[in-house]
Amino acid sequence: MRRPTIADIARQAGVSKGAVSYALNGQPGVSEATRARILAIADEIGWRPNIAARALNGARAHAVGLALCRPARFLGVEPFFMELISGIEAELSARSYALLLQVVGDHEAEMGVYRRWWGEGRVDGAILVDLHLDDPRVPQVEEVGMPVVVLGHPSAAGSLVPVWADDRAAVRETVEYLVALGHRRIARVAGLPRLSHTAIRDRAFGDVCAGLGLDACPIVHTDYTGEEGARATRRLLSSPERPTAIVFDNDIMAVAGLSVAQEMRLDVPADLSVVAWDDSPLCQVVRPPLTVLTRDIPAYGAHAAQRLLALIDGVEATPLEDEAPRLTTRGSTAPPA
Amino acid sequence: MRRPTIADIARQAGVSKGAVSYALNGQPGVSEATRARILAIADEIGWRPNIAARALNGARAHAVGLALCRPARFLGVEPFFMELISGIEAELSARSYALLLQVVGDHEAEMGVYRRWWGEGRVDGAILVDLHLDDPRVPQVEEVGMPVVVLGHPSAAGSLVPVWADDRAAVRETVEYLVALGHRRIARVAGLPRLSHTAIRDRAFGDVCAGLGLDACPIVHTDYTGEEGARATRRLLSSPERPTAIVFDNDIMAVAGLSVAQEMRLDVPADLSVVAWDDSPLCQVVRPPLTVLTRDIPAYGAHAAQRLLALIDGVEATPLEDEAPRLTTRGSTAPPA
DNA sequence: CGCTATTGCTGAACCGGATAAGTACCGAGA
DNA sequence: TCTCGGTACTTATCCGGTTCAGCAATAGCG
Repeated sequence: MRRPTIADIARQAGVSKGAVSYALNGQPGVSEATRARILAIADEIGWRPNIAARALNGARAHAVGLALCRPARFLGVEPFFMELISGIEAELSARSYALLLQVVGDHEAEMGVYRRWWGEGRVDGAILVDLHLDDPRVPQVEEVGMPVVVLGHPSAAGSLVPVWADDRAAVRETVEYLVALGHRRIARVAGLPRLSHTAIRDRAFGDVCAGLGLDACPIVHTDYTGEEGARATRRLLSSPERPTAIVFDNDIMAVAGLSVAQEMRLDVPADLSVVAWDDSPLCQVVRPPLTVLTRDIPAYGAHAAQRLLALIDGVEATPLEDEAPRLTTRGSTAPPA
Repeated sequence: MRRPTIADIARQAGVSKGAVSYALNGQPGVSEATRARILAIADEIGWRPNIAARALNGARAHAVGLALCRPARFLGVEPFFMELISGIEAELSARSYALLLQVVGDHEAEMGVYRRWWGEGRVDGAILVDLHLDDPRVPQVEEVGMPVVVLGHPSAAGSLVPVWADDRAAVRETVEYLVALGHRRIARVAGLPRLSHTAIRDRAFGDVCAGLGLDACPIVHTDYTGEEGARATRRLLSSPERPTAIVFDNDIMAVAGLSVAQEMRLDVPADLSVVAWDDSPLCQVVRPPLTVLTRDIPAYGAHAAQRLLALIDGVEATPLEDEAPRLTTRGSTAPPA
């Protein structure tokens, strides 16, 4: 049982292939009566356009690519990517665009995937995530000439269209809130130092702490895993100038940090306040529930997808500054004892 | 700057399109000298085969589809899908297959996506997940005639190729272990009752408990969220015949249950033992770390992808029983006080 | 009534590769 | 010397759509 083609429809309707094509695409050139007849036949025999044939005529591939450059074991750690993907998806599927996904080992492999996808006509564009400092991918995709939206700050996006959130503002809100509660020794357990958003948050953290005249505001870098989050927390809490509040760069490290504090017989929030970057169900089920920096991640993904589709349509896509993360206070923050 | 085609190569090499095609595909019909010259030119101008043109000649689409039918808010909850996808990916990318992903709202939409993908020649096959009892998708994809591998028990897979794990054995191992520790009142906080694997685990749980002559072994169904896990735990722990051990169907509910127990001033594991289905970093960062049923989820996905590729290649793909989940004991299980 | 527009359709070329069929050439064997 | 067989190509066709040029029939208009 071969797939029906427009030739089959043409034969049944007693018209030419051209007429069928016009009818199916809502183009002028056929009478309403003929159009209706053709549509009825197409529907009856279950015709679907063959995208390969369409793509051959220079039409779009109707797919966009996303290559994730993270080891498999880190991918499951944060809900971030699944939420991001579901947001991207929502926007794409509304326009019948598909999402091509590939998990790669390093940036070189990632560029190889983009080049292949683009060269083979598989995708119309791509979304770049996890921007690094001086990211080699930026000039490389610029050279490839593929429409690309970057999730990250404009300063690192080169000529590509950036979609970002004001992490500086979020850091400021958090630190000012903790200071208002009475904290003077605040620490930050950050993610990978080579990621551009880590650098931005680090810098903002230092600036805000200095601006408020705080004493020592240490930053410890990790790989986002619970183990490293726990180790960093243990180190901070063992130091002579023990911080009274710690801001973690993700949820899993915050939970790990919480466990470490409790192990060390420190009460959260009396002895230690804990803030996590990015809310997740996890933050709400632990005791005490965590004060978090909330972002609407699916919306973030949707905005990126929307910008990318505009770019593909040839519309001049403008950079988009998304909403800054908002501080949602729960039981893990309080004035220091 | 147009994408180079074989016509460009032919012109530069001074041969016909046909000769170029033979050379690039390793077919006989060109001299080694000419082949080398053609390959050099192709490489130099950065030629890539246009998949659309290839697909038009009846070749494969070199992509497989995965439609996830879960609300966006549940997708991020469990690391399961990201791990599964990375496993599928590993197998696919080794064969240069792409993964088409779409998040859908319900089974009807999911079938629509499969029909469209298949009808448009976008994919060569698909993987079906989250099998329901009497799943309507099974007969429907059978009718579509697309190669499909099902992640789930053969009893629910119809004529489709199943890849599954022996959940019954895992349930038995868990319950027998808890009984060996001295537990007599064991409860199960299960997931969605309409999922086929939930039914299988429920049944196994009931059978094993009955076989060991245990008293009351209640099962509470939830939607996998932390909130419902917490509520279920609260209900179980408030009952007169309070269980001394609870087996949760995922990690987030187990953590929520742990918090509830601690809120109710019950010591884990002295007053309550907790077991989670599926390990994740989360299970290791909470205090006490959770005893879990571990599966190699990436491997599970890889096996499914491998079976699907075989099916696409026209090889008779056989059902695959993957390794049963193994019990990994940590601090959350102990003899009842 | 004759002229031009418009409508509604046909036929053919085209996109970029794969491939079957055809051809020119060369060397070997009868 | 003629034929046979293989090599190394070329030419033409096909896949399933889109699109353009062309054409007949009809409508509009002075």
